[in-house]
Amino acid sequence: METWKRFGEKEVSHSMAHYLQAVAALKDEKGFVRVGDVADRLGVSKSGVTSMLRTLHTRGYVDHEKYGCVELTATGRMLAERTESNRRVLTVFLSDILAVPEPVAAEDACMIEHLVSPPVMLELLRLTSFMQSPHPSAVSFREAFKASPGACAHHSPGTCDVCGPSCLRDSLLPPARVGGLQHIVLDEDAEA
Amino acid sequence: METWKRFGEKEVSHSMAHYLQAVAALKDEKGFVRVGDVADRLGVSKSGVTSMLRTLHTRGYVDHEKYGCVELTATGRMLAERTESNRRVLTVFLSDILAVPEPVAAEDACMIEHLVSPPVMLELLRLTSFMQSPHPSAVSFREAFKASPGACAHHSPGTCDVCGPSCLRDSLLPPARVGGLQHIVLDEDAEA
DNA sequence: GTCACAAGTTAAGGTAGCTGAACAGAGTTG
DNA sequence: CAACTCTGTTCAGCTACCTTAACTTGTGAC
Repeated sequence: METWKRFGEKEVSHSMAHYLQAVAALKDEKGFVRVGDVADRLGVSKSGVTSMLRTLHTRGYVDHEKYGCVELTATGRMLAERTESNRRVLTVFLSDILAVPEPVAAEDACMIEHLVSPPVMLELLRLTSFMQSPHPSAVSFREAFKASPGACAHHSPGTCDVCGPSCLRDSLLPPARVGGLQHIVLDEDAEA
Repeated sequence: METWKRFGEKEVSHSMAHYLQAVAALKDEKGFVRVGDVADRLGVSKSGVTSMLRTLHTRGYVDHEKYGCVELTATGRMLAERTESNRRVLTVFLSDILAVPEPVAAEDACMIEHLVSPPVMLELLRLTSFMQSPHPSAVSFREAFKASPGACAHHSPGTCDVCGPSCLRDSLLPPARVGGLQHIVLDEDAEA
């Protein structure tokens, strides 16, 4: 099957991941979890929670007896912890390494936390952790990177190993800013 | 509204992003785009394509006259290009910087390409590009990072700036390997 | 021209995830 | 124990995206 179609077949969907995280957090905070707590925390209706808990129970991620409290199974807890760890690593990477504003980092981390695979997260943690370490190479890299205007700021073919012939930077920018960067399309090989 | 709920309100959904990319690629490859081409490329039914094209037309991303060819609007083309650039940057970062196996890099890039915001992508490109550059700091960082066992390999509190008191590494590992790391759950406060 | 077939569309139906309205269990109060 | 209130469940209905089946359109052979 095509890769893109496996999106819908992830172990947990975006919604599921957040329900599991909410249950785990509420359990930590107050020792027990009611349907209404989850509904309040996630900003959804109680009926939605009941329905999602049925789904999560079917998958073996939660236990929930009628009118009673909600418990995570071992699998559910593991998934909640993994998602939470992913979110933390991603947020630190985005804020501290890429230095994007915190709200953007938080938002992006929330969007992709459940979609990034364990090997990638592990290496991302390793990179983040090493880049923040006092190792001399890390220290001088941080400074040099901070000062760098970006290796692909010049838009001349071959300047940047990542972009190749056409600079990727152009199409990464949001629509509103494209107008402000027209110097890039003034190259000889620009179409039209 | 809670951040996690905005997942469903992204400018383009995962499906839409891939339809737009397919149309753009087919247009490049053969000059015109038929419903059946898109269906074949994405591995969905032609009726599914017709239906999605209606949605995309409503949003102003494609033009499509009945029984005719499909064209991207300027907005649609911009979105397709942006998604494609995101995918390329992510793939390079994951394969070349994090050095995860190519299939994993491709899969993860496909999952998140449409979810990462422009400022993050721009900085990720800058980082990737700089890390691959011949700048002395980049060269020595690459070597040191490659040799590094990972700053959080030791699990002692305070060793790693990213993890804090409890090492994130444990919960990042896939379930199958959790059994091999039971030292973490053998603490006094482990329940049951 | 008409026949046949490929290509595309419509229609009906399924799953996921949400909502609000109505109903049901459980606990408190008198 | 009856009534009132909370809390939670069920139900009907919504959108998004997909499917298959059946119908429609356009096109080339003869």
